[in-house]
Amino acid sequence: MELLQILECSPPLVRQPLDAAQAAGVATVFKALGDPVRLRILSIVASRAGGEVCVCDITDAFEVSQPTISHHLKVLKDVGLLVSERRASWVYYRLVPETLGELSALLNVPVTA
Amino acid sequence: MELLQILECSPPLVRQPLDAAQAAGVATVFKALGDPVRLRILSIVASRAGGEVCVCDITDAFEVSQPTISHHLKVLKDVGLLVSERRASWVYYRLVPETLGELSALLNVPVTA
DNA sequence: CGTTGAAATCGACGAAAGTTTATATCGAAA
DNA sequence: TTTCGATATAAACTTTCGTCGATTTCAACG
Repeated sequence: MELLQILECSPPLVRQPLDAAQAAGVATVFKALGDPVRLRILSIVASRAGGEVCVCDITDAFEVSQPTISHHLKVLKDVGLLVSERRASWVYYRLVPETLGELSALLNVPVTA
Repeated sequence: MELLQILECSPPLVRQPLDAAQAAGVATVFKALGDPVRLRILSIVASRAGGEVCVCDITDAFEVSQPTISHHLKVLKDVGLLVSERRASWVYYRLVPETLGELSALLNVPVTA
């Protein structure tokens, strides 16, 4: 199942109710955002100027173990929020802005008319 | 801790990394969105024309038990996404658009410059 | 009053999630 | 090929979460 496609097909919450299938897909993505460590990782990657962050830099920014960081990165990658690329011994992660944008659109509330 | 205030003080993810306290607060709200039943409940309330939905109508829309729906409503209420009001024997829930809007802003990605 | 219906709370149980330690993989370098 | 540093995977443990049945609260009504 392609989560980004599910997001693209899901109308804003204020427009019409989600069906069960849409809700299941969208919930998977929000669940990935429902952890403080993952949120911080995502914000580090998303706000990085160059667009790329080395795993080693992320690991250094937290007090949890390296496997824990690796696990959280996998979760964020599995839901389509991040992608990774290996170069030499290092792995770099960068944001998938489309996924984040779809999420934002899903939650968007029109200005009070 | 007032979650809406935390949301108001948290910059968009693409702007700057969240600190630990902000991440903890924001994660609580996203965690509430990370369940299919809660997402559907929220979308039902958010998209309702009159702005209000009776608990009885929500319960009828799902196949889970009444206590389960009540539990999910409490979660959504605790994070500031919904508010409730009792009238006679019935309880009505409605959306807090500010909270949803802050979440949307948090995830917003500027158009690719 | 006592009853009835709607909604919330409680207690318990199984499943899922976050973390750690230990181990494996992978690429570079000696 | 052996070693070393970086990252991922595996196994195990603990806590959290979603769900249910049973009970309670609350308001309206006989």
